[in-house]
Amino acid sequence: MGKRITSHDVARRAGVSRSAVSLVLNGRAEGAISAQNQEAVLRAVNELGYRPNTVARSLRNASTHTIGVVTDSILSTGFGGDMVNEATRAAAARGYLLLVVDCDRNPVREQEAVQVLKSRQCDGLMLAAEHLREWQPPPGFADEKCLLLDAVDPSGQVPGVVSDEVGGARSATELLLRAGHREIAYLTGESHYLAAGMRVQGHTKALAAAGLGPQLVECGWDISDGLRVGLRLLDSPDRPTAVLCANDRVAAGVFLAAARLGLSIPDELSVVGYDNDRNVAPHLGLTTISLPHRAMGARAIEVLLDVMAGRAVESTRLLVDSPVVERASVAPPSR
Amino acid sequence: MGKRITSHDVARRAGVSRSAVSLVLNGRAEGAISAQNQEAVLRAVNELGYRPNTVARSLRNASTHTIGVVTDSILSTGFGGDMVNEATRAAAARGYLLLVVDCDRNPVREQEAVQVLKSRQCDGLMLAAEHLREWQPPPGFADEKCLLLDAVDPSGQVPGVVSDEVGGARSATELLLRAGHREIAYLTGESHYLAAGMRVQGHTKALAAAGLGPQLVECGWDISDGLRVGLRLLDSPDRPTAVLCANDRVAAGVFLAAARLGLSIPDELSVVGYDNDRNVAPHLGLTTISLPHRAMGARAIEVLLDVMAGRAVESTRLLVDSPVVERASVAPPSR
DNA sequence: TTGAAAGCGCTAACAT
DNA sequence: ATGTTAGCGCTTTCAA
Repeated sequence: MGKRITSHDVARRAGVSRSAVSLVLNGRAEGAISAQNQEAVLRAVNELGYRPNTVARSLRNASTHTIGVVTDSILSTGFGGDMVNEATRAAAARGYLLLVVDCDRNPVREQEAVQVLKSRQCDGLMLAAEHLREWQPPPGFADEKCLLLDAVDPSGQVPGVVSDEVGGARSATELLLRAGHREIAYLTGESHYLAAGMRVQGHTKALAAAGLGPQLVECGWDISDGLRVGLRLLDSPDRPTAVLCANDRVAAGVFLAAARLGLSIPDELSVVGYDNDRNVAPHLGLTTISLPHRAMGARAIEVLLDVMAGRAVESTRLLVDSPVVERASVAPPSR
Repeated sequence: MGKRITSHDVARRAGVSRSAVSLVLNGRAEGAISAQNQEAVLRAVNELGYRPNTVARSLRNASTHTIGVVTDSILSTGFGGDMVNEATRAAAARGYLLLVVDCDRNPVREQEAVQVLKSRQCDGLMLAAEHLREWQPPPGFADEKCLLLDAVDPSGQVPGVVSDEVGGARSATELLLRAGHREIAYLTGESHYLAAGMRVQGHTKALAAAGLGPQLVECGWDISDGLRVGLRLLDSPDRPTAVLCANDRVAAGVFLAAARLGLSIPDELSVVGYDNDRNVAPHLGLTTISLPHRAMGARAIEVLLDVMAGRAVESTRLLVDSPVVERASVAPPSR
């Protein structure tokens, strides 16, 4: 631990008491400390480079102004980092610091992390998932002021901030329908993923509204999956005119498949991704559905601070919109 | 802050004094507390679910067992997450918690973050970069026990743990030479990136040892760059037989270009990437140079704890090896 | 072998 | 309007 400048030093230098220093620094000085002394305190603070010892303040106030965040694999995969990042900002803007512990999907480490964060006296606790999933909170978690982020509690006890997957897939589909497409294939992620199922729902619903049925192809989540399935699906004269992809990486695979088959995008094939993956979508000119990670992170802090303040949450699933990001991979069908 | 079980509660329940509880819990009981009472304390701890209040302990011990980590954009880009993740583990194994603040490359936020972490009384401070760069530590940083991770201090004051970029590019080149290639193009990242320059060095050195000169093409770091440059470079009969890429995303772009041009990899073209990007390399069967993020993270904690213990660091640049990861994108040249 | 007491740096109730 | 004091929960002398 660094320096040794305490409020006592400041008080001495300013010629006032330690309580005076405390009052000034906590904005409770008005009507209690003379303007002259306030001035003196502030000057001493600057001259000495004094910063209050947060640890002592935490002990005294029974509040650390920290929020403990346990993540499953956000750090290791890099997916969802924006969410945590924006949460960090939103928290900082309110004087809170996030204590983030990534547990790499290891339940034992998750349990330990919750214990560690509790013993560090976090004012609130959060479980943040890389992508939408069910997440049974570890023991002791639900005893605290807490919230899930991009996850739902199967027991319904802890509320969660989640993205609107159904709505996102619906928007994507409507976009293709508006462009004139009638033969749309959907390369879905594995069906045991929560998000995959919800997206299929939204997709199917939008098609039904246009009097169409879905063409679903279970695929996967990676470039290689998009390539493999794309090659099979597109190498035929009655291929679909548009493909909706499980995510942007799959879309990249479809781009690769189209290149091999000599199909040009978007003239002969429209492609829509999902996630708005910064490493993929902009570089491919890919139209995609944005996962609203930043908004979710900000929302989560807002809600959790409400919970910490004792206010009730209106619902157990707090939906955040997933807007379409239009780029150049969609055009009217050529036939 | 949660429940209110203190060491006092434990002491009462065990029928001993608070100091006895402290001694037992800190392993200093032997020869001081009777076996019977130790037993009683442990039992009471379990029954009550007591966990020591870390804040109080920190205040008393003048040590928080935390390490403050300021990152430039690891969280937002997801690149280098493994580094932080492994650092978290290594720290946890020694009873330390990482306080990670991502500042999104914003210098003002970086300054603030350092101040916040200092006032939180972190025992050590770290600056961790998304990828190798020069990083002038913010004011106040170098006053603490500190270290850079994947970054170098231009003033040479603060030591840094960095990957061996020169060695990595040399290994990659040697691999292609061993496979029989003589016409190797290197799609470099922008030259103002520190890593790009060092990789060119390693590449050139390895070629020189084989009596060859480099074919350097300044390119960029993204899929679109690889595609663009790849189309130009490979659409000619005297194209290179092998391409070494600035990173794996560029390599993905080259794959795309090769697909368009009808070139099969690795039969007609060998490709080597850099980074071992988990979202790209394995799915493309791409041979690549691994950025040793995990090893770097672990090493950083090790070194920083040494610094915190007052031990001197042997060098200002602590190199970590960058090993080759062989997959299926390299074969002997076809001509 | 154990308990009483001081004190880490801060804030807030209470005197002055 | 300002200073004194108690105490947050813990560890660590120091007496008993």
